Amino acid sequence: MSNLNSALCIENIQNAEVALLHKDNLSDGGLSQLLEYNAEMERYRSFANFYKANGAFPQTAKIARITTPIFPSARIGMSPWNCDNAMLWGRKSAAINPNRTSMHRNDSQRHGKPGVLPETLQMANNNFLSTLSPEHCRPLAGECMNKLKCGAAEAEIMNLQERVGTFSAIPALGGISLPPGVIVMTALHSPAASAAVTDSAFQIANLADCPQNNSSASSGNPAKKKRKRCGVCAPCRRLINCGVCSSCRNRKTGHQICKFRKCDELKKKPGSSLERTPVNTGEAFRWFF
DNA sequence: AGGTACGTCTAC
DNA sequence: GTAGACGTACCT
Repeated sequence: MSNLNSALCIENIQNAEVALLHKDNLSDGGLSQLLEYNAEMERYRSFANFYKANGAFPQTAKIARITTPIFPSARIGMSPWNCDNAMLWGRKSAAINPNRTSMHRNDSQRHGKPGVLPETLQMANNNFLSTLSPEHCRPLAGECMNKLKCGAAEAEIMNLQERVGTFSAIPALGGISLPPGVIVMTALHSPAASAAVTDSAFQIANLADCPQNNSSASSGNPAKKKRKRCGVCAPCRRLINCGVCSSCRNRKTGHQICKFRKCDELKKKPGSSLERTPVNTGEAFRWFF
């Protein structure tokens, strides 16, 4: 991977193809992939140059320019992955930036991070691909399985309005000819979605093995297990109690979460759907196929 | 131990 | 059907 990274760090190299061709340890397949990648990079570099040459380059413009032609449903300033494309433009992912990995239970328990500088634009210095290997994606996905609330928090912080699909079940990114950083960012930068889809994926895989799912069927003593919020529905993404609903007002006696934060999945009767399968994976992968 | 919140029961 | 109260699982 280090060889690959060094080969791909070509931001300031005028003749990248020449640089790549001098990598004598590349197989034919790898070389062609790199050349394809380089062509892609040239395309996106041309976007950058266009905006650079035409003055200001607002963040929304960057996002719209990159996402809209690829995904028609993308809104201005909002990628279809609910990704702000910050990775593409330099923000480090949670996997890279440990300051973004802490679990937030709710607002009152979420503390600020003094001394943490705001993310800066640094694409010109750091090739974003160097941080986006599957080796990075997988541990993060696993980690986020246990961090739905963190994901919800981050989703709200980023003003995410829709759940997104991720690709964590896709073993490799090489087959996707979109800007790799954009797609990878979806998973890396939307822990809620990562948690949702990876969780769902693992859940489907583990359904037969999960004692919780078998408890009622296999034993005569069905231990009542509380369901957990999905973490991705609109109420779950909401972080702040309204303070005025009956649940908020009767916090002490009601023992209920704010009505506006009550998970949509939990409102349904248990068993009415596959529990804790918040994201339709078909919908998720429709972005890619 | 204490807080949060899901599940259930009951009253309306 | 809805709202409130309560038991208690789950988490820190």
